[in-house]
Amino acid sequence: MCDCCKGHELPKTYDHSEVEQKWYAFWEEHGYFSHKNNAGGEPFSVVMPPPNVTGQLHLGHAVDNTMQDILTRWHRMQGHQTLWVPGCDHAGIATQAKVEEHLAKDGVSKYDLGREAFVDKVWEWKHQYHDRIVRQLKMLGSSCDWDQERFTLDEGCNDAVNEVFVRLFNEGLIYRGTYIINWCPKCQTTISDIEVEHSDHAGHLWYLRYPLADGTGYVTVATTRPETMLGDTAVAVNPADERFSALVGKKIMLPLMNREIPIIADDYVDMEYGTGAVKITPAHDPNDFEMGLRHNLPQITVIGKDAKMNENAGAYQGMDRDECRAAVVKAMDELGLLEKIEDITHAVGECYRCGSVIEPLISPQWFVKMEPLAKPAIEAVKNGDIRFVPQRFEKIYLGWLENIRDWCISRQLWWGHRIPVWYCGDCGEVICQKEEPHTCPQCGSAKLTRDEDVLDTWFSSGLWPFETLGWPDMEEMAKLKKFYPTSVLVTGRDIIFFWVARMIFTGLHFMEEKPFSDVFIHGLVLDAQGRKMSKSLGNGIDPIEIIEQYGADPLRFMLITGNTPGNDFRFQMERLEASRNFCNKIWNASRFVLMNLDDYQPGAGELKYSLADKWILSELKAAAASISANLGKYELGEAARAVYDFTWDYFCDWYIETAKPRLYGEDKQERYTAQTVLVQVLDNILRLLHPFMPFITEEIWQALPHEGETIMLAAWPQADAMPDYPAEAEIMRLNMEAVRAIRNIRAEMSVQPGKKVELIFATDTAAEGLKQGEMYIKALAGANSMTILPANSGKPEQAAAAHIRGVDIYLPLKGLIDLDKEIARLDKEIANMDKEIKRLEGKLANQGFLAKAPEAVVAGEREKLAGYTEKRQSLLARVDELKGLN
RNA sequence: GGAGGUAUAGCUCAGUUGGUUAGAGCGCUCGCCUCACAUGCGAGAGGUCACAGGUUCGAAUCCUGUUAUCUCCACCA
Repeated sequence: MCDCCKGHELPKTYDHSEVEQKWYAFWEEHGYFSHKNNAGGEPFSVVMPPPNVTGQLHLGHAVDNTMQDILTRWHRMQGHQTLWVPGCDHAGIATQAKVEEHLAKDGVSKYDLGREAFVDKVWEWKHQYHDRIVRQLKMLGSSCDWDQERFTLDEGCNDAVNEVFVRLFNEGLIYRGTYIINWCPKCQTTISDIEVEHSDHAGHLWYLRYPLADGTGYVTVATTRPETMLGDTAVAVNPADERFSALVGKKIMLPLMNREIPIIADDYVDMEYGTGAVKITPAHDPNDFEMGLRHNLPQITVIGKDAKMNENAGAYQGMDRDECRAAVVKAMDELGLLEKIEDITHAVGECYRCGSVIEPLISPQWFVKMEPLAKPAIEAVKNGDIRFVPQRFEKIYLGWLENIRDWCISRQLWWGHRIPVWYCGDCGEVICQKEEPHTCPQCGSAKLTRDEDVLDTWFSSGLWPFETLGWPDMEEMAKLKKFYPTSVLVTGRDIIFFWVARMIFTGLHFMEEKPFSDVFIHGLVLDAQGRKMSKSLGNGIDPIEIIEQYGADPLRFMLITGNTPGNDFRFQMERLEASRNFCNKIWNASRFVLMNLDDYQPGAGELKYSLADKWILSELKAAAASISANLGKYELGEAARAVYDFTWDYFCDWYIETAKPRLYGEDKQERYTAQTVLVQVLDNILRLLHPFMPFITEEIWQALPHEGETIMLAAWPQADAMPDYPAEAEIMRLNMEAVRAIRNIRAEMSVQPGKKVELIFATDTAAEGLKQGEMYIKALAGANSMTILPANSGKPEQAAAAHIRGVDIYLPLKGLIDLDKEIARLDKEIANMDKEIKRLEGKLANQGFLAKAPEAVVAGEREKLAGYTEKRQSLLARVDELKGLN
């Protein structure tokens, strides 16, 4: 090999850890990840779903980032100007909770530190975890543009958040109001509706008797939360319910509290459920809250933010809500007002973070008015401007947005974007602006205090596609213009509501343009038993350990094969091993190629393509076309499988074997041609595989003779530009069939693997083709001679037979043939043919089929029938001959 | 209470607009350390495509229902 080619022999074993580190560093040093490469190319941009900065990468991230990396690398190789923006999310509640937990170990609370010092602590924490996440992303091979890395709480994002908040405020789309919200007593903050998780719990339905104030009887109400009766301000019945029609308008004397409350009528009440009469607690139930507004009922808060009964709870003040429940039931029972207790299961709302039971509370909070924002977000998906892959997720998305309620965005936390609102201590003016005001614009007072709350984390991550591209900084407009809207968003289906929907409506509102064209949704990674991976089950798998043991390439390959977009899939070590074995296969095939290039000089000779060359080049073209087409459809698994099959089955199992006799033969031109095709096909395999397995492909590619610094920027194989030779490929396939048939006979007749045999073919139609393939048939089927006779002329006696398209194959086995065994073998094959022939004859006798099926299909079936019939006759004739000998 | 996913070989899963003798990996059987690879090579066995109807010349594929299983959504106290 010439000096210009850096070719060298590869070590016997592939050391992934050394190779991976080496090439990642190489790529980074040379700036290959930068969006400045391929300048002028069609833009392709992706923003990384920012991992929570307090966490570490789990397999979900690994899938997500592998998919993004595959798409990014694929586009980069196509000459597109790619930008993949990495970043982390500050993850308000999660991070704050972690740091609080950490501090608690030393007996320190956030209040001991104070807001500023506490936030400093969280930043320290953030840096530590951030570095770990970046390291993990790099280990995975992520080719993101690290110079563009962002953090949802960095200055730029803060600027974007303030800009958005102020604009929405001025547009009347953000408002502050006192409504019933979801309160987490443990996290001590509000959470939004989607952060409440509902799960079924065994509970009770208590039937409580509420005496009428006039002493004429009582109304029985059923409740799952007796403790809230202390805050009841009405009993409601359905207006159509005749059982209660006489009672509407009367008063109840609320037991334990001795307050009079009205009996009201409201359509909301379900006559079928419970007793048909419902106690109404506007301050502690969202439905009751609504009803309270409709009927002007007082709101009596009896449970505080600590989930304990407050001063309005009378004798129960200070009790925990559960404790109070027991006490109330007991007291009612003692008063003879407990009618019965029913066991039920019902959904209980819990905090997604800590699992505490959510307490609905009335509290002043900030909200985003959703209806005007949701409308265009719905429209953009309905009209196909934004496309979900797989499409079924569109329904989920639309269903949510169509029933959306206003979004509570204020959080009683310290870690996050502080709400840009100040209150005037003198005149009460509410000042919302990006810069801190010094005096009240209304009264000039300097007594201004800033709102204590921070924003929901998703408020900032919802701006991710444009804030990371520089918005609203005017100096970044060129980049924004080039890469917005981004090309595709890759994410798990679990955050369609939390994140995807919000990016869409903020993008449409502020950029007046969708944030991305495609939303590529993937499923969850489950454990080998099909369970969700979770901390509590302890069944989580650390991708880093996998990478250390097997390498990033096998992990990546395993994560995207063997499943369909959007479906969950199981993590199985067997599949990981299969991927690892594939790496090994490529490694060794490459070693084989390289160790046969000692005298090879690219372009230095005349090519003389043989059958096998033309066949593999034709198959390469087909594989390249299939891989590109599948990548274009986000069928990553199918694309990867196509590379795998082509590489293993066609290239390794067949082509390399056909190359051997030519590499080791006398003919210099044949050797040179085989070398050229081996190198060429391997080079294409590496490029086709590179998006999936970036490391091993770079390692091998660097050892091959070619131009270019890195496979990352090598041209993606374009099927359109590749040659194919359908006729020769077909002849090669016939030869391959012959080889398989002979190998089958050898195995079934227990011919020693090393033993060379003589072959006799009888054919009129395929003689030329077999002659062309003689070298391969001999080498691959273990033959030392091949005789081609006219059809029906052979009939050697001591021989095993087979038949393939127009060819009788005989394998003379003097003394080795057990006639009965051979007849039985042939009979089995004949029976097989009989079955198929019968099926096809039936089909072709069907007038409907002949009349309505496309001609090509009918012709195809006829051809098949002819083939089977011919084979059957040939084998039958052979059986007759053998029987005659018997 | 709604909505959706899944059901194909012993296991885990592919099968892209209806037409292939229904495929892969692992496992299993038989034979091989054949000078790239035993993380391998060659040859096999193994499936009434959950069940019942329907549409069609033709269904694993489309429609309806049933069953099983997973998931999401939901203000029935």
